[in-house]
Amino acid sequence: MTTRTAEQRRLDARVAHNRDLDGCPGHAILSILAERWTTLVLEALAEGPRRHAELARAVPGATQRMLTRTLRRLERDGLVTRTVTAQVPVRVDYALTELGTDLLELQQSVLCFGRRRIDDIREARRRYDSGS
Amino acid sequence: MTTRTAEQRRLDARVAHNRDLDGCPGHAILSILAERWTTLVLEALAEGPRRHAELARAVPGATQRMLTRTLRRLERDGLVTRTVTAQVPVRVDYALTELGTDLLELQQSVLCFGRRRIDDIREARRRYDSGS
DNA sequence: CCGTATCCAAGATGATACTG
DNA sequence: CAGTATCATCTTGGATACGG
Repeated sequence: MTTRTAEQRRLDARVAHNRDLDGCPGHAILSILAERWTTLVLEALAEGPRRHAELARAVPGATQRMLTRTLRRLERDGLVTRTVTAQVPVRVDYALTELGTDLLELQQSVLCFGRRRIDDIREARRRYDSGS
Repeated sequence: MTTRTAEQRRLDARVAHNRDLDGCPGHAILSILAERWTTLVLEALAEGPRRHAELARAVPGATQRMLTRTLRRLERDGLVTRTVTAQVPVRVDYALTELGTDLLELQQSVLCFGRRRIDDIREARRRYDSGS
C-alpha cells in the first residue's frame, strides 16, 4: 500500500527540487560572489598580484581570519593563485587567474546594475516601511 | 592624550570600512539575488502574474513560510507587486515590476556566466580537494 | 609575516501547527 | 487560499589569542 499522504508528496517534491537547486550554476556563482569579502578581494587583485599584508590593507574591514578564509575559498574555486616563497619571514603572493578575471567582469555588471538602480530600490523600501 | 594603540586604530578602520560596505550598491544587489528563493520566484513570475498557490507549485522547494517571506521582501524592494482581491477565499496575485524585470535580466547574465564557467570551477575544486 | 584554533552572536532556513 | 507563530538548526561572520 503506497498511501502517501498529500503532505508526504509535497515533502518529496521539496527534497527532489532542492537537489536540483544545489546543482544550479547560477546559485553556485551567487554563493561565491555574495560572500562578504569576495568582491573586495577580487577588486583588490584587479591590478596585479598582491601580498597577503597588502590585501589586508586594501580590505581593512576584514579580520585576518576572514581574509585568509576568503582567499582559501577563492583559491579552491580556481579564481586566484597562491604562491608561497620560502624566506624569513615567509612571503605569500596572490593573483587572479583567468577565471577570476572573468568573474570580476561579471561582478562589474552587478555593480553597474546596482549603481543604476539602487535609488529605486531604496525609495521602494522607504515607501514600504513608512506605509506599514 | 590620544594614545590609541595600533590595535585600536585597526579596529576603527574596520568599523569605518564596514559602514561603507553596507552602502555599496553591488552588495545590496547581491544580498537580494543570493537569498535562497529569490531567483526562482523571479523566474516563476517572468511570464506574467501568478497567484500565491501557483508560485508554490512553481517553486516546490520552498516552504510556505519561506515563499511568503521571499515575496514580502521582493515587494518591499519594489521588485514585485502584491494585489489582494477580496473574495472568499481571498485571492492574491503577484507580478514583476519594471524594476523586477530589469533585475531578472541581470540574473540571466549571472546564470549565463555560470553555465559557461561552472565546469572550470568544479574542476578546480576537485583538484584542490584531492591535492590536500 | 602569515595562518590557525576557539568561542560566540546573529541571521537564514526549515518543520510544524494554527487562523481569518 | 493565504498567511502567521513558534521552535529548532545550520551557516556566516566576528573577537580574541596563539603558533610556525
